[in-house]
Order: sequence, then C-alpha cells, then structure tokens
Amino acid sequence: MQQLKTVLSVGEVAKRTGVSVATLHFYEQKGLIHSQRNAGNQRRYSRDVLRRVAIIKVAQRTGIPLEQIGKALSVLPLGQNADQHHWQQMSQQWKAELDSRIAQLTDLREQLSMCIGCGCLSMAHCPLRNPLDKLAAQGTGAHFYPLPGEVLPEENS
Amino acid sequence: MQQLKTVLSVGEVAKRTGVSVATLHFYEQKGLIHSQRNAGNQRRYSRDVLRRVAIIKVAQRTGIPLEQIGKALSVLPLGQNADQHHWQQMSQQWKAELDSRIAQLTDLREQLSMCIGCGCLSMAHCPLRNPLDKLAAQGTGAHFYPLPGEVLPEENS
DNA sequence: TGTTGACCTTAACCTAACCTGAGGTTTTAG
DNA sequence: CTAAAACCTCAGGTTAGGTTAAGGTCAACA
Repeated sequence: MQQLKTVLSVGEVAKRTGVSVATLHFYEQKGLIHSQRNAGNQRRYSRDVLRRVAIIKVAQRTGIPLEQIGKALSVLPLGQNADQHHWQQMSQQWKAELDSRIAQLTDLREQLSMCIGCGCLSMAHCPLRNPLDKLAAQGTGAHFYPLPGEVLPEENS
Repeated sequence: MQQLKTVLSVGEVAKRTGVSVATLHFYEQKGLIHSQRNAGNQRRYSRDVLRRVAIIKVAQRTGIPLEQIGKALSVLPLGQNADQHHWQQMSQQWKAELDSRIAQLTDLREQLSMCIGCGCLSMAHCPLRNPLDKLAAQGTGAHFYPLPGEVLPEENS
C-alpha cells in the first residue's frame, strides 16, 4: 500500500466529488477552487480541493448562491487545509441563514394552512393576499387585490 | 358610487398586483393568465386575473416553478372565479410540497449543527460529506471524499 | 385636434449555474 | 511508438423568470 497521492487531476477530482469536469473549470473560473498546472498545462489539484467542493455542495444545498459561497471560501487558506475554526465559522453563519429561510417557509406554510380552511384568498382577512408585510410600505403604495364580489372603496368607474 | 369595473387594462392589473406589465405579458405567453382584446387590440382582463396573479405569487413564494403553477392553474375555470374547492385543492398540494422542502432544509440544519460541533467534515462520520443518502446508489457509484490525512482504502497510487 | 401617455409586438438582453462542441495538445496503456 | 483517453481553451447554448429597447398604434384629455 502506497502513499496517498498528493496531487489530483481534474478527472480524478471530478470522479471523487461527483461534479463534472466542466463544473470544476467553472468553479475555478469563479474563484471557488484553485489549481496548479503541470508541464503540459494540465490542472493539478491538491487534496484540499475535495474538501472545498464538499463545502460548496453543502452550502448549495442550503440554497446559498455560489458567489456568496465563494466569499466564505475565500477566507480559507489557499491550498491549505481548512482548519476546524474556519469551518465552524462558516457553518455557523450558514446555519443562521438556513434558520431564516426555514422560518420564512414555515410562516408561509402556516398562512397557507389557515387559508386552506377558509379557501377565500379574501382581501380583508387573508395574509397571503398581502405578502407585503414587512416588505411593503416602500413599494408603489398599498396593493389592493379585491375579489370579485367584494365591495371596495375604489376610484369610481 | 358606481359599479365595479368588470374589465381591467394591463396597466391597472399591473398596479393592483404589483407585477410589471412586461411580466403580465410574460405570464400570458406562458399560459398562466388570459385576456380578451378590445377593438384597438389592447388587453382587457376580467377581474379573476387578480386572483390568479395572487395565487401565482403565493406559489412562487413556496418555491414552486412557474410551469408547475401553470399546470395547477389550468384546472381553474378560465375567465371564471376560482371556486373555493379548487383553491383548497391547490393550496393543499402546495402545502405538501412546502412541508417536504421544509423537512429537507431542517434535516440539513440538523446535520450542520452536529458538524459545527465536530468541525471535521470527516469522511467516516460526517453526514454532510455524503449527501448521497437517498439520492445515491444510482449515481456514478459511491463517492468518497477523503480528507487529507485520512488513510483510505484507495486504489493504489 | 393634437399631444401625451398607455399599449402593442418582436427581439434582444440579464443572472445563475452550468453544459456542449470544436479544434488542438498531452498523457498513458499496450 | 502509436492510438486512445484525458486534457486544454474558447465560444456558444440552456433554463428560469423576467427586463429593456425599438418602432409603431391607440386613447384620453384639454
């Protein structure tokens, strides 16, 4: 049994990480991963790329866009192993975002549940009709979506 | 006070729903909404379009793609009011999808929490390293992402 | 009646996250 | 040594969900 390979070709990395070669090129272009070149101009990766790609994939599962992942990764020492501290920092931050996304969806689900009962989408009562909650009050003004049959204080005609 | 307007111009619908005119054209092109034309070829909407757009926006907040929304909407009577039954059907289905998306993210969060503690992303123990859980066993084979320093049962060299 | 604002269509452009193909070089296995 | 497999770059394509622009028509108000 020999020593572990210390450098990997793009194909090996692809196989190991489960992403395509094209994707690795793409990630490199976006600055998410890095490589050295050999005499024949072929990419040679140090093993830390495996961890980086693993991190990328985890982060993507949380719904974080690549650009943001890139920023987080940029604090990792290049070509070195991410140390535990860095990883903890990142994952803690991502967990916070996950928390918030989950909270949003959970809110929505609750509203949806309520509205399944009433089936109304009624202007006056349905929170779903005014998703403007916190986002509102900055837009084009109050949006009013009257349902047919509702009598409204509408501009005449 | 007069009768409610029964037809709406594209601009009115845009104002009321908060989406742009271009977006309404786009939705129409995608078959999500429908319109009549007046003598001068301008779009005239019946009021149910307001409800349709409201539904579209709610569904989008749950992360459902337009195409799928379109399918759901297609069961609504055209130019008529969505009845309570239809709406309940849709919202129930969407709630189910929301449930599943929330569950996925919650799983991920749990794993992330665990891994914040250990900070390892270790092959042997970290669930995050093998997101292949249920999705796996159909791909390119078991993906193994060894960390540097880990001794692996690797093909030699 | 005129002019401005609202509409029309078609087509091109945008971001994200890749994928595909062409044309050419390098590496590797026999 | 040679052929196939792997790699390279660069350009263009893809999907989703729109946005922007160009060039022309329609309608509402004074």
